[in-house]
Amino acid sequence: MEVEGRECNSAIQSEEETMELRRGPWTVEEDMTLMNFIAKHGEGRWNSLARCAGLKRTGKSCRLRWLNYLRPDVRRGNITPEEQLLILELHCRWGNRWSKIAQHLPGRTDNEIKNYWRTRVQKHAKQLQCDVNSKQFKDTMRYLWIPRLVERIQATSTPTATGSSPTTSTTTYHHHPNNISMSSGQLVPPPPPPATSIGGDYGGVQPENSSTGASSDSFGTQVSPVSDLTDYYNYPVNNNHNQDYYQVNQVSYPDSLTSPSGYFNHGLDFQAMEQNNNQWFDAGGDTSDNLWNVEDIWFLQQQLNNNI
DNA sequence: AAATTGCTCAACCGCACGCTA
DNA sequence: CTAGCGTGCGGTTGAGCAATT
Repeated sequence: MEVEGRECNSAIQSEEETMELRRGPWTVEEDMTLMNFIAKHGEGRWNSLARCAGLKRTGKSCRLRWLNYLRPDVRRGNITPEEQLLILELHCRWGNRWSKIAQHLPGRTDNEIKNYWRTRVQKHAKQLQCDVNSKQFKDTMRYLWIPRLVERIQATSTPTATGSSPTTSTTTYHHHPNNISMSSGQLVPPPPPPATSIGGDYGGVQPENSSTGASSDSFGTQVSPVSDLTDYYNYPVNNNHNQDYYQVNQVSYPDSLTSPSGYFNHGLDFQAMEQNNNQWFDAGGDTSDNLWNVEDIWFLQQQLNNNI
């Protein structure tokens, strides 16, 4: 990537070197400045980019803002069951390699995945009274949550939706401030922010499927409640069921892995957990309209097996 | 209605690595 | 060889909001 006019003149540089750097939330003006500059000159060389754009920010901060928020292909909205499945599976393989995991979730940032993991998955590990990196928890994911996710995905997939793939599915990209029109190379500022947006800035992105009861933040980032991990506590703890499931669906996991039998003998009260997490159980029928079909899942599985 | 608690996520920080002069 | 710089990554923090008391 090339940044035109990479270096500013020395007068401007020396002036900006004395400027105090801004920190904290980005303003609309800063976002527009950064987006317009990148639209004209491209991204990269973030330190000089920050200087030349006149931003009182570090290059790091500019890069982060662009990659995690302003980039046009940043995907916002539901963490779909498919994405949750991918996150679980890839984390089983790679651990906290968030950027590597994010590479397999188009439009998702490592930061978003990391936050998802910390806020959702780790919380349930805590509820299970085990470490998130423990074999117990990992096996619970493999044998309970992942199968359940796949089952849900299959149950909600539409038979007519053939031929799509994770990268070509009818994924919806929720709008955010960078979803702007370009005319003659100039970026047009986004619509005025809703009054309820965070910090007085913009960001009040409305989820497209807000009628599903999914929880969402003011930026529109959501986790499909029906497919969140807590839901799996509702799943009958039945080893045979899970084993049968794997046989039927030919999902292969190492034979050496033990069954989940005995994993729930630590005083875990599923009913209590349901009550504690009924924000997810209450959401009944959300089956995001962008689910992959069964073939997609198999394509996904094969991709994982082939590429990893 | 007010106070408290918990949750989410954007942003920051420190470190490591690669490249170049 | 090495110092300096740019970049990327994973961990952490704290503001804002929602839910609960």
